[in-house]
Amino acid sequence: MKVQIQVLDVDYDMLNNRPIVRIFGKDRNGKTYCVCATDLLPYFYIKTTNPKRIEEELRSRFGGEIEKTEIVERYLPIGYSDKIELLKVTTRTPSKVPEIRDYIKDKVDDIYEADILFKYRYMVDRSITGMGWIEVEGNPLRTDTIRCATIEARSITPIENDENVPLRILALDIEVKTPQERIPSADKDPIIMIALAYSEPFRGRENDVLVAKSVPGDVISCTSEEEMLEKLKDIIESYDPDIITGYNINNFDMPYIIQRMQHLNLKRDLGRVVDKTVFCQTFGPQTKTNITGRVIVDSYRIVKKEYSFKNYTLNTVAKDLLGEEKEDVSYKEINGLWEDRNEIHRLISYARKDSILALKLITEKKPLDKYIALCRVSGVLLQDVLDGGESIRIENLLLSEFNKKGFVLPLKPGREEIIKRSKEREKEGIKGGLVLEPNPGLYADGCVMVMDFKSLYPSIIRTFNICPTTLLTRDLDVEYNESPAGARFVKSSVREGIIPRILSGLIDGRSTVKKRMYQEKDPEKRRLLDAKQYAFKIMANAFYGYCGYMKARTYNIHVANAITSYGRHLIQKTADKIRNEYGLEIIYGDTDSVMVKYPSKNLDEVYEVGTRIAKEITDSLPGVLELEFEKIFRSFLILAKKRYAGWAFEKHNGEWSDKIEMKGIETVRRDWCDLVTNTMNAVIDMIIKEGDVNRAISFVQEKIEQIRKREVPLKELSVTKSITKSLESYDGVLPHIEAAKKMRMRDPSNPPTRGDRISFVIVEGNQMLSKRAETIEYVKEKNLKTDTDYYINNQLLPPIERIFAVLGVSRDELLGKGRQTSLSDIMGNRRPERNHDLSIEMSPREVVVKNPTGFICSECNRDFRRVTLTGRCECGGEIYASGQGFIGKYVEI
DNA sequence: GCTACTCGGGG
DNA sequence: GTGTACGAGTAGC
Repeated sequence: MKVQIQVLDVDYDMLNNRPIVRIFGKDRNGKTYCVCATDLLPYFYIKTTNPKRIEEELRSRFGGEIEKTEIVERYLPIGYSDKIELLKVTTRTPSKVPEIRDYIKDKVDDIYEADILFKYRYMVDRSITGMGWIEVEGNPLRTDTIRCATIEARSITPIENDENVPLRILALDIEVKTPQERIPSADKDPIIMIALAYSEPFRGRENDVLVAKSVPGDVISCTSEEEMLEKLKDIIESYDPDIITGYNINNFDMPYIIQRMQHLNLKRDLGRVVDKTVFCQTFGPQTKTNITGRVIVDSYRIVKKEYSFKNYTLNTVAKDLLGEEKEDVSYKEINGLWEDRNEIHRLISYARKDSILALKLITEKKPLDKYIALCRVSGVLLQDVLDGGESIRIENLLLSEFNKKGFVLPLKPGREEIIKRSKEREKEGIKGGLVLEPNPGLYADGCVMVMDFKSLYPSIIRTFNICPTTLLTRDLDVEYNESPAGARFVKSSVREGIIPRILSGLIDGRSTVKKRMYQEKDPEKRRLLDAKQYAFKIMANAFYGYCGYMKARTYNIHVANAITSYGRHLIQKTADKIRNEYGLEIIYGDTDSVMVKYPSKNLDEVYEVGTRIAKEITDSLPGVLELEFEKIFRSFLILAKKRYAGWAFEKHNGEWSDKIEMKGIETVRRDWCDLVTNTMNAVIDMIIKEGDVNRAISFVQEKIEQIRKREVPLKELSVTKSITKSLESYDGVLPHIEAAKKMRMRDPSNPPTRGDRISFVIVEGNQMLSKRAETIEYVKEKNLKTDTDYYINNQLLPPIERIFAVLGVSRDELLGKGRQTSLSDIMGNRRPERNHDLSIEMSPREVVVKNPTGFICSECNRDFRRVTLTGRCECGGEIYASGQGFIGKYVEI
C-alpha cells in the first residue's frame, strides 16, 4: 500500500534488540497512520589516533551492543581543514549510547554526534521534518500496541506539499476538590470534574463535562473519580485527538491527572500506543508531558508568548482576545458548589466554559500556524517546537546540513567546557552592535529618514562567509576575509561555509514565499504563507545568537565577535558616508539602522530621496549587504539610547500608513496604575502626533489637579498584585500584602489567600508607604482620602518627567510652579515658541488642516482629542479637524 | 549596567 | 529518553 501523510510525532521502541522508529501522521482525509521503520541503527563518530585499539576496547566492553565499526572520512566542524579519518561506531540500542560515550570519552581525542535523539537521527538521515509530508510504501501491519492503522515501511520519501491537514483538538479543564488555605495537592485532593471541548463534534457534541458523582442534567455522571478517569481515557481513545490543549495544562491539569491516575493505580495510556504510558517530567516549577502520537499545546503558554498583557488569567485573556468571559466562580466557592445539589450546575457550566475558552484560543486565533511553519523550516517536531527554545531548531538544521556536506557536528558542551568558555569570554569579551550617541530632544522640523540593513547579521555571515567551518586557525595559502576584530575566514570560492549556505536558503526561501503571499488573494492561504515567511525570518535571525550561545555545539567566540565587528564597522561607515557625501545629519543609529534628519515635510519627496541614498549606498556595499529605506518619522522624540518614540509613516503598495512607534519608553508596567499608563500615552500622542508640547503640559497639569481634587476614579489609581505565598512568609513589607493582612484582620472568616489578586490604593497618613495600602472597597466604605502627594510625585511624575526633561520642561513647570500657568495654558492655548508646525503636505492629495489642535464631529459637535479609528463619531457624523479658528475636513494618510 | 532571584497560570 | 530544560521583570550590587 501507499499513503501520503503529514508527520505529527515520531518516537521509537525496541523490538528484538533493535530500534523500530514509529512515525505518526495523518493523510489528507484525516486518517491517522503509524509508519514503522527498522532501517537505521544508532551511530556516532570518534576521533582517535588509534582506532584499532578503541574498536577492540568497545567490543570487549560492550560486546554485541556494537553492531559495527568503520573508518570514514569527514570534515571536522571547527576550523578550515581537510577531511580526516574518523571511527564511525554503529550500535543497537539508542539508550545505551550515553554509557558507551561516557566510557570511551577519556580514551579518545573527540566524539561527535553521540547525543542526538534517535528520532531526530532518523528524521535527519531520511530528510523527514516535523509537520512535513512523506510518501510511504509498505505493508499493513497488525500490532496489539498501536492504536491506529500501521504500516511496515518499505520506503519513505519526503514530498513537497504546502497543505496542513486539519488537526483534531481536545481542550480539557479539570476541577479539583479545593481545600481552603492550601493549594490542592494530587496525593490528597481528588479531581471532581473534567470538562472537555471538541474542535470537531464528537458523537454529535461540542463539549462534555464528566462529573465524579451522580447529577441530573447535561453531564456524564460517574460514580467515582476512578470511573471518571476511565471515561476520560475512553473518550480520548475514541475521539482520538491530535492535539490536547488547556489553559495552563502543562503546569496543572496534565500533571494532576497523571498523578491521580498513578495514585489510583490506573494505566496511564492516553497516547496512540498502549505500551508507552504518559509521563511527566518536572524541572523546577516547569513540567512537560509527552503523549506518544499526540501533541500537548498549552494555550496559556502560547498566549503569553504571542501577546502582551498585564496579567494572563484566562478571564483577562479571553475577554481581550475572544470577547468572552469566564463564568463568575471563585475557586473558594468550588467546595461549596460541589456539595450543594442546587448549586452544582454553576460549577459545571463554569468548567465547561473554561474548556471552551481554552479551545477557542487555539481555533479562533490560530496561533499554531506559526509553530507549524517553524517545524517545517527547522525540521523539528511540533511538540518540541512548542516546548523547546531556539537551539533545538538551529541544531536540527545544522545537523542536517553538516551531514549533507560531509561534516560531523560537535557534542553539546559539558560542564567543564562551559566553564572554559565563560572564562575565555571574560577575558576576550563579547561585543554587540554599535549604538550612536543621540542628542536627546524632539525632532519635528522636517523629517527623520530611517534606513536599515536588511537582515544585517545574516547578510554579514553570507557576504564574508563566516562559519566555524571556514575559520582559519593557522596560516594557509588560501584567499580569506579578515574581520575588523581580526578573525579570518576563507572565501566562499575556497569553501562555502555551512551556516552561510543555510542562511542563503532561508533568505531566498523567505523572499519566494513573500512574493507568493503578495499575489495570494485567499486570506486563509495568505495567512499560511505569512506564517511561513515569518518562520524563515525567525530562523535566519537566530543563527547569530546561536554562534555566541555558550551551550551551542558550534560556539566560537571569534565567530560571534567577527559578526558584530563587521556590523559596527558597516554602520559607522554608512553614517560617515551619509554625513560627508550627502551633508545630512545623523540623529541616531542602533546596530543595523541609521536615522537621518532631512529638511522637508513632503513624505513623497523624502521617500524618493531616502530610497535613492539607500540604493547608492547599497551599490557600494560588498556581497548581499543591502541598506533599505525603511520609513519616515514625521516627528521623533528621543530620550536616550534605545529610548524613543516617533510618528512613523510607511509606504505599502504606494499607500502611506502611519503609527506611533515606541522603543524603550514603557507605558505599561505592572506596578503603574492605569492613570499613569493613560496619561503617558496621551502625552506621547500630543507631543508626537500633534506636536503640541504646551497642550501636553496643560494636560499633565490638569491630571495633577484632578488627583489633588480626588476626581480620579479609584480604579485608575489602583495597582493589582498577587499573593504568591502565605501572608506570614513575606519578609519584606509589600503594599499588597499589608492590604491583604488588613483584610484578614477585618474579616477573619474570609481571608485572602495565596493566588488572590489584591487591588490597592495608597491613602493618606504618616506611616510607611506599604502600610498605607488599602483596597478600593475599604476606601469607599470608610471614605478614606487617597494620598494625592504619592500619586503625583511617586506614580505620575517620574515617568512623565523623563519625557519632558528632554524638551526642557522642568518638574516645577509641570506642577505649575515654574513658568506662570495662565488660564490660557490650562485652556490648551498654544505657546508659539514651543509649537512645532506639524501640518502635513502630501503630493497627490491636498486637503490639509494646519496644526489641528482637536477634532470635532460635523453632526453633533462633540469634541475629540484625536480622530476616531473609524473616522466617525458615535452618532455617525464625520470627524472634522479643528485648529486655528477653522474647521476642515481631516484626511488620514 | 550587570547578574541573581522571583514568580507566573492553574484550583 | 543518544534527556539536565522557561522568560520577563525586579531587586540588589
